[in-house]
Amino acid sequence: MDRRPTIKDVARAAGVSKSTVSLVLQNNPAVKAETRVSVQKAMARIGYVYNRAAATLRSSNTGLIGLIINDLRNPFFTEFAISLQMALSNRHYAAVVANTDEDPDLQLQMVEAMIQHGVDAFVISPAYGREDETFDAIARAGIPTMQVLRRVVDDTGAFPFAAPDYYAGSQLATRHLIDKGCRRIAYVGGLEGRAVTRERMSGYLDALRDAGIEPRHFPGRPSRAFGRETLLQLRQQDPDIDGVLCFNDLTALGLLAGCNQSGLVAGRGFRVVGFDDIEECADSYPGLSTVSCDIANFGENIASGLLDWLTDNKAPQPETRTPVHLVIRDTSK
Amino acid sequence: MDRRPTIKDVARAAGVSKSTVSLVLQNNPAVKAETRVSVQKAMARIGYVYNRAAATLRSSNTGLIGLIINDLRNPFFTEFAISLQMALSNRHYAAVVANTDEDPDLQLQMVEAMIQHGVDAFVISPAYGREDETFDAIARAGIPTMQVLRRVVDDTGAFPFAAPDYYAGSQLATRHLIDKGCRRIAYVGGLEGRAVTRERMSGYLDALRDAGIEPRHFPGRPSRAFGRETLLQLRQQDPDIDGVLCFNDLTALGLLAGCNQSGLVAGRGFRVVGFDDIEECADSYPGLSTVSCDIANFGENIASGLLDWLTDNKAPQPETRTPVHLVIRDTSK
DNA sequence: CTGAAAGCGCTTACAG
DNA sequence: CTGAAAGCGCTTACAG
Repeated sequence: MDRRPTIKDVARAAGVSKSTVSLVLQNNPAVKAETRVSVQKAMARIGYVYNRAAATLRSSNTGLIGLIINDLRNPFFTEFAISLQMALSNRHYAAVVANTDEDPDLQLQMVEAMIQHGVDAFVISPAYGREDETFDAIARAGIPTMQVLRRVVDDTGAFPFAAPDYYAGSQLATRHLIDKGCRRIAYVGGLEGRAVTRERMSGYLDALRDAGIEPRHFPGRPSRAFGRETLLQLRQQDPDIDGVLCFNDLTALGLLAGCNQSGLVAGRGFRVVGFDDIEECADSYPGLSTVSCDIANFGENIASGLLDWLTDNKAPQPETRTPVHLVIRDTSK
Repeated sequence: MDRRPTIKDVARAAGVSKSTVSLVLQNNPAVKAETRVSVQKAMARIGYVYNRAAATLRSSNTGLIGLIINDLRNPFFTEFAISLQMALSNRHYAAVVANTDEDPDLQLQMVEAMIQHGVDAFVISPAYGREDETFDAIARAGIPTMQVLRRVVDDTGAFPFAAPDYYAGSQLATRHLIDKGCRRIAYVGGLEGRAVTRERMSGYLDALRDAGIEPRHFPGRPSRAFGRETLLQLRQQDPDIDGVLCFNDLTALGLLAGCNQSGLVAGRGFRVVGFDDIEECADSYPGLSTVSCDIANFGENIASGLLDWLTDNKAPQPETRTPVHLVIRDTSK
C-alpha cells in the first residue's frame, strides 16, 4: 500500500458510509456502540491515520497554537514555554514555537507565517517594536491572542494581557531588604526606557520612597555578564551599597558570580534578591533569594484560559495579574 | 467582510482565473510579470491570506517540522532547539515543538499527534523507552526523520543519526587533565546503563587506560543538584581526587557551586572540565573549562541537511559526527 | 501565457 | 442511527 488510507477506505473495510466513519472520528454519540467498535477495528486493521489538514479545511480548526517568545534562551521564558506546551498537548493541541530574539522584524515575519498555517490562537510574549503592525495583522486574521509577560498594545479588550504582579514582587523584595537592615539599596539591570523595566522597578521605587531611601539604578541587559560586571564596578565605585534587587535572576546570578570572584559572600553585609525564581536559584551557592512568579503554573493557567476561550468563545479578562511570593534563601538571610 | 478572502476572490478582483492566482502564489514563471503584479496588488487590496491547509490537502506538504526533545529545560537542548527553529524559519518552515521530559509514553503520544498534523519531517532527540513503537509509527507514516544527540534505533539508513563526537570530546578533555598533572581523575554524572553515558565516558576510559590510571565513576542525574552533592561527598570520601570530567555542564556547574560552598577554588589542585559549552560556562566564576559541541551550529546544520533531504529526496548519511573542541577556562588552567 | 474541471480527505447539513 | 451529496480552498494536469 503506497497511498495512506482515507476514511473512504475505512468505510469500505467496515461496510459503512464515509459519514459514519467521520462521526466515529468525532466521537459523535449518534453512532451505535457496536458500529463504532467495528469502525475502530477497521481503522486499526488498515492503519488509518487521521488527516487534520483535510478536517481543517471544512471545519477551520487546526489544533495548532502559535507560541511566540522574545527570548527563549532565558530559562524563565523556557520554563513558561515548556509548561504551556505540555499543558496544550494534554488537551490535544500542538504548539508551533518561535523565538524572536527581541527582533520585531522577525516577530512580524513569524506571526505572518503562523497565520498562514492557520493557528487557532496566539500566545505572544512580544518583542518591543512594530507592535501595531504585528497586532493589526493578527486582528485582521481574527485570531484569539493573549499578550503575556509584557503588554505592548493597550487594547487589552482585543488582546487580553496576563503577567505576574511585578509591582507587588519588587515591593515585597525591597521591603524585605529594608527589614533586614539594608539602607543603601540599588536596582541592577533592566534596559532603560522599556516598560517592563519601569514596571519591575516600580515597587522598588515606592518601597524606598516610603522608607525615605534614595534609589540608585544601574540599567543594563538582562544577562549574567551584566550582573557580574556590575558587581565588580559596584565594589569599586559604590562600596557602601548593602542591598541589591535585580531585574531578573540571570542578572542576580551574574552578580553572585562576581561576588565569588571578589571573595564577597552575599547574605550578610551585602544582600541580593533576584526576580523570577528560575530553577537554578535553589542550586546556586549561595542560594539566591528571589521573587517567585510561579512560572510553570502561570504557563498552565494561560493554556487553560486560552483553550476555554476557544471553546466557550468568552475571552479572558482584559488584564490578569498573578500573585508572586518571596523566596528567602542564603543571599538575604 | 466576515469571511476571509480566497483565491476566488482574488481572481475576481484581478480579473483572472483561479488557476492564474494559484500560479502567482507559487511563483510560477509561466505567469507574465504584468499579470503577476496585478494579481499581487489585488491580494494586498482585499487582504488575502494564503491558506496552507487547503494547499496541503492537494500537494501534501505542510511546511511543518516536528521537533521532539527529551529535556528542553537543559540549556544545551534549548539552544539546539532554538537554533534549529530559527534556521527553519529562515527557509519558511515552522517548528512544532514538544518537550517529552524523558517520558517515552508522552513521546509516543506527541509523535502520533504530529503525524496527524502532517509534519513534513521529524527531528527527534529521543527519550529512552518504547523506541520501536515510536519509530515504527513514524516509518508507517513514511515521514523523513533524523535522530539527533542520541541514537535509540539502529536502522540509521531509515533514521539518520547525527551527534557531536562525544568520544573524541571526552578523550580530549581527559588528556588535557592528565597533561595538567592530574592523576586521580573522576567521571561525575550520567545515569548508569544509558547509551549516552557509555558514549560520553568512552574517551575518558580510553585516555585513562593509556595513561595507566584507574577510572572512578560517580553516576547520577544530569543536574546541578547532583553535581553539588557529589562535590561535597568527594571532599569527604575521596579528598585525593585532583581532576573531574563531568557528564555535562549542568553537573559541572553544580560541582562548582559545591566548590564555592566548601571554599575550594577549582583550577589549581582541583581541576574540573564540563561538557557541552552552554553559554553560562563563560559567565560562571570561575569560568568553566568544557568541551564545546558548537551546538548552535549543529542545530543549523541539522536544519539545512533535513530541508535538503525534503527537497532533493536524498537522505543525509546514516551517521554524522560533528567535531568538538576543548575550551580551556579557569577551572583547568 | 491563461482558463475550466477535477480532486485532495475530510465535515456538514439534510433526508430517511 | 446511517447514507448520499455538497463543499472547504487550494493545486494539478490538461486544453487552448
